[in-house]
Amino acid sequence: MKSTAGCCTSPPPAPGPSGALLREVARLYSRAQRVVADCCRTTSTQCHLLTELERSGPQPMGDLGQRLYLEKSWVSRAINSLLKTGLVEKSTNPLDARSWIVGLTPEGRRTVAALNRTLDEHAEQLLGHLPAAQQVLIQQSLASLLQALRDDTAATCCLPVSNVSNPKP
Amino acid sequence: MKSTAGCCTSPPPAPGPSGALLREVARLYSRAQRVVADCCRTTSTQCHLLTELERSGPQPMGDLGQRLYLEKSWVSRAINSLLKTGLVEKSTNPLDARSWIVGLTPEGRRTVAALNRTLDEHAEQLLGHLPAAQQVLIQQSLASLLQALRDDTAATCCLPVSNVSNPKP
DNA sequence: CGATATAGTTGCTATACACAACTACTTCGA
DNA sequence: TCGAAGTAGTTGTGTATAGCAACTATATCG
Repeated sequence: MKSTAGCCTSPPPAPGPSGALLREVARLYSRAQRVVADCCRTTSTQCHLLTELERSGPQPMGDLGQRLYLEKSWVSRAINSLLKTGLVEKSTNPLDARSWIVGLTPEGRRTVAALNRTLDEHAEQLLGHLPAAQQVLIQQSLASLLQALRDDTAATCCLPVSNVSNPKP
Repeated sequence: MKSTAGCCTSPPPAPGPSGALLREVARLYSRAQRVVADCCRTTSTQCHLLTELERSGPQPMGDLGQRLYLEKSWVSRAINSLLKTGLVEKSTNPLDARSWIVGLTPEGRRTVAALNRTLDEHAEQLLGHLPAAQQVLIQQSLASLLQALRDDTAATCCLPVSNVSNPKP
């Protein structure tokens, strides 16, 4: 009954079916991610927004939300806080006065670069000690998982209502 | 510039290095999980607590926190809300009057069973259409990832302070 | 021109955590 | 055995992550 040395609690035996497995991986990684993002002075959603901006360039906020499956209000707020820290900038959209075009500032680009480095270092630290072959397998598995999740997200209506595309009849 | 049909935004090209990949997988899966847990009337942390309780049996709250790498205050609150919904019960610990032993109620056990079913169904839906061989690979990859994450969590001090074991000098 | 759709903002709500301070026990050492 | 120090859980507070609803201002369509 001694929990003193923090060890009475060996982690639970690895969960069985993929459902539980995936869940645990996602939870632990999300936590780790917070720490990683932290050292670049951002939070993890901000980090997503930034990397997405770098990947697909300046764009209206709505597009950003759709790409990341985030609700517009959340995007609006998150972008505003990035604005305050000077990592992104809003410019008016000449094609639509209602919308903003959001883009990275130079500072933002530097941050993304640092972020990517940190992220990859972390992945390296996480997986580096595994045999290379296994790393490749993991990478491939993650890629197909990601694809599956995107399809699923699109299909299973677990996205914010405002992101659901209204197929024109 | 038409975002009308919700499709101007094809998802971004799959991210490159594992860092970004993992991040995206974790994010999307966490979201999906909320929806899944939702249909069993629990939230996803509650769901973790419940399944952990089933896996390792009745135990003091502190142990639970250590197994799941959660801070005690959060465990306390989460358990209390499960208490209110009648899925767990607290009994006094005869060995230590300060602590509670938390265990599942019969209702709780039923819920865990339903939860596991739902979770596995979701995994099935997510991955079912992939070739069996690939599913096995994914499962294996996730398992080693999980192991790596646990080691990392333990090593990199990204756990709540109260969970850090104090090695006796 | 007016009805309706859309982009973004703001307000509210809930979850998921963490840390700090506090209470009530436990344990350990003089 | 008494007091100091440690520990389990609780409560208070704060932050990030999100979603929905309602609102504003513009856009578009008939």
